Parts: sequence; C-alpha cells; structure tokens
Amino acid sequence: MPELPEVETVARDLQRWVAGATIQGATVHWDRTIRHPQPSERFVAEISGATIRRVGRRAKAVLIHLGDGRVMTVALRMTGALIVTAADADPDPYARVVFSLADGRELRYRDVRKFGRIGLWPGGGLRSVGAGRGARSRRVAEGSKGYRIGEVFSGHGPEPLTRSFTAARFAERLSRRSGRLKTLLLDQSFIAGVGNIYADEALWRARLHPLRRADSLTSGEVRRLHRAVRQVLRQGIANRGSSFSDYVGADGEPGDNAERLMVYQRTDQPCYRCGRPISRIVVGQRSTHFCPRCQPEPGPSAAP
DNA sequence: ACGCCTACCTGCTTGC
DNA sequence: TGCAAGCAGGTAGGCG
Repeated sequence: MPELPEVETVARDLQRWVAGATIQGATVHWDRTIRHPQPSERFVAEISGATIRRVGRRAKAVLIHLGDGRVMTVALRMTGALIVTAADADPDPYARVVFSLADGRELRYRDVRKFGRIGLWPGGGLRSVGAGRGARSRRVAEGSKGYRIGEVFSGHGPEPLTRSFTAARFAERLSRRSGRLKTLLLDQSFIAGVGNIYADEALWRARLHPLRRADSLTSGEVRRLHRAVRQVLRQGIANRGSSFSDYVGADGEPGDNAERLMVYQRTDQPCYRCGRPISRIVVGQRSTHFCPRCQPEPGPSAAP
C-alpha cells in the first residue's frame, strides 16, 4: 500500500543508511520483479559495482541515484518493502531481490504479492513533469527502451508537497475535470503519490463527499481540499507511515500512522467529528470510507 | 479524454 | 475444523 508518506519514509531511511555504499552484487529470486533492463541477468550485471549516491522519491517510487548518474527505481506497489539488514540476518522467504553491499550489509527487496517492480535507467530529464493523461501513452512507448529516468515519470501529476503545488494550480486542474474527487485523487497523472488511505483521509478532513464532481467545487472547497491533502500526507510522514499488514520502513518496523487515521477502515465506527457511523462504499473498485454527515451527498445538479 | 474492467499475486479474515 | 469466498494499500493495458 505504500503511498507517498510510506515511500518517503523508506527513502529517508535509505538515504541515512546506505548513501555512499557500494552494491557488490545482486540476486534475483523473482524474475518479473525486474522491469528494466531484461533479462534480469543483465540487470544484475549492470547494477553490480555501482555506488549509491543519494536516495529520494518521486510519486510512489523510491529513487536510488547511483554514482554515475543512473537511477534505480523501486515501485513498491501493494506489499513491497526495502529493508537494510546484516548479511547474517535470517533469510526472508519473500525477498525477491537481494543486493549485497560491500560493507557486508544487505538491501533486501521484500514483496509478498510480487506486484512491485524495479528498474535501472539512464539519468537525465527528471525535472520535466508532464500533465494530463499523457501518462498512458508514455507508458506504452516506454517499452521501447532507451528511456531516461525523467521520461519514466513524465506522465505523472504534480508532487503535492512541493512549493509549486499551490491551491491556485490545484483549482485550475480540478476545474477541467468532471470526474469524481475520489477517482481523481487516485489518478497518478492528476496528482502524484496519493493512494486509497490518504485520499479518504483528505476528503474527510476537507468535509467533501468522495463522489463530488471535481469541477463543482467552490474556491473555498478547493482550498480546504488542497490543505487537507498536504496535511494528511505530512502527518503520515511524521508518523513514519500507516501500517496495516505489510508496510514497514527500511528498519523493518511498522509506522504509527494507522492509529491516527480518521476514516480509513473505520466502517461503522463513530466519526471522530460528529459521532455518526462511518460509511463504506465502492468507488472505482476501491473501498471508500466517509462520514455521511460531515461529507454530505452531492446534490442532483452536482452528481456525475 | 476518460471510465470501466481484468490481470497481476499471496495471505489473511469471514462465514457457512 | 475445514473450506471457499471475499478482501487488501497499486497500476498496466485492453476495450468501449
């Protein structure tokens, strides 16, 4: 589930613990985890000997910047985790890729459900941040290799915690969309890094119904949502992420944010603001939690 | 441009 | 107790 706060936590941990380390070699236990380059033997050959210069994040991906400018991307998807261990730590049956570091430690990519993907890309072009739904056609073209790291992310929407993500910019983007708020918040080409947990949390905080049409918001509502998105993400980071079953930081420990969530997975429990039981509906095949009193039903004119 | 659907995987919980 | 169905934080790709 890792969303922006969980990925940010992992990236900060790794920056602290493995920046400057050398990757001596790698063992791939599940071939499909390697997205690029293939075959995975080639990936292993190309990563071996590389040094880790810096670790960062873009959208929900961990970016491991190498000494020569190349970038390794790790998309954790549902159950992925990057954990730093001593080499003599117990073997992990769910470790899909293990990087051995020259100092004797291991960087393990663990992933129960095997949805996550690791790529190794030439550097360059990372500043470009495209907009709109180019994401899709870009991704299709990407199969044709040769892609630099910047192009891997060119279809993603703005990073919600940056300075340039202003309420005015958010308002402009929302005004051009007729879809439902919940669906849009989950659309990575619309806004990067928000997933199911933080989308529900932000909508509750902003007192907006998940089925509201994006272009129906007043400017006051847009400001509330803009602030709410940033607040729930920052709170998630401050608490090292929300853990339910699989998510852990690079230290292997769960985060503390799950106990501070207001609506997510609180179906039928009282709303912390008004006491009314939290509702659960399905929007875009994703379970959605909200308070039917604090987040009133969109009127017929605003309904999609 | 956009929405809906399925597929990708495994483990855990729930209900009969 | 056993077993099957349902559920899970994400996204790529196909179809309409």
